Amino acid sequence: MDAADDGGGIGILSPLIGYELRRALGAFLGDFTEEMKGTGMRQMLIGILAIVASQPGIRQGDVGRILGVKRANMVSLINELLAADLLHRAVDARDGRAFVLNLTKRGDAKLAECQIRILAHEARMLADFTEDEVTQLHNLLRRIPDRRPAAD
Amino acid sequence: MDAADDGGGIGILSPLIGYELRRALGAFLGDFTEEMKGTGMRQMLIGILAIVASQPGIRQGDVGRILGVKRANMVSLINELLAADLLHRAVDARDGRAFVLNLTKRGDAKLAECQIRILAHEARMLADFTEDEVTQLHNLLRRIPDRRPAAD
DNA sequence: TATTGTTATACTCTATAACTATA
DNA sequence: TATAGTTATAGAGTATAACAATA
Repeated sequence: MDAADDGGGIGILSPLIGYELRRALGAFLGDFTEEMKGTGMRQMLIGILAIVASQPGIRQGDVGRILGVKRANMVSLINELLAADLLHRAVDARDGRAFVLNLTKRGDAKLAECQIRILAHEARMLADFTEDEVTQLHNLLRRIPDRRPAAD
Repeated sequence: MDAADDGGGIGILSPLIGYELRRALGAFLGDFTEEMKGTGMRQMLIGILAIVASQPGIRQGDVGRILGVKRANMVSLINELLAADLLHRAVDARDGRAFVLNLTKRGDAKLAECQIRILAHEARMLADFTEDEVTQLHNLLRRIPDRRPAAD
């Protein structure tokens, strides 16, 4: 069955990459949420921790820019992570307006725990894919350009 | 650059299909929303129209099942489309509990108008892809299983 | 002036529970 | 009792505008 077929009675949606993206992300997100139960974490919070872990001392606004989250919406997310003692925040020594972020010990441990679960989740979702196919999918998705107005 | 590299300083997110799906859908959705300005339509409403067009007389609950929208959340969406005179609703002759849906003339025209815009949007997002690559991506995405609990 | 973070607010999508009417 | 649609409500993501502090 090729892309032009309508196996599920979805009409003009059938050939659309945008439709399949939405469906696939819905499927991923459902399984992801299930896997994360009990950790108190969700996709966005883990995303922030992962980026701070990869770039210690990164500024709050830059994290938002990478994730496509607007400044205004970063505030409560960061506050959540601070309240849970997963993140540490300090005024940037070179710019009194900005905050620099680092993981706490608990943040580091939490991220490690989440990573294990996420890998199990991804393996489950992609169980029917060969290693090559996963790489192919990853490389194709990466080439989709982000033409959003800089998220702010 | 292969899937294990971290070109953007995103750490453990780098190899994750789930992360790339989220990013790609965000990019698609931003461009889609821009393209649809002035039509008064959004992704979910168009999805409903497309399915009803493909399966005239389909029941409201079945549309929700296909799109992964819960019964409770279908109500206001259907009401919006009824109020805009894009959809027609009638009690199922064979089951007094259910509603069967059909497009109105205006709904048919609106869907056609949206389809033209959507195709322009998809072409723009996938401008750097060959035809084969688009088909590849589509087929890979289709194989991602939906393990959500039936959306209801 | 421009930028960083903040507050306030609103819209959309998603989720659950309880209700009704039909089957 | 089971199902279709509804109502009410809440959580999460996303969007804009206006503000204070700093550059």
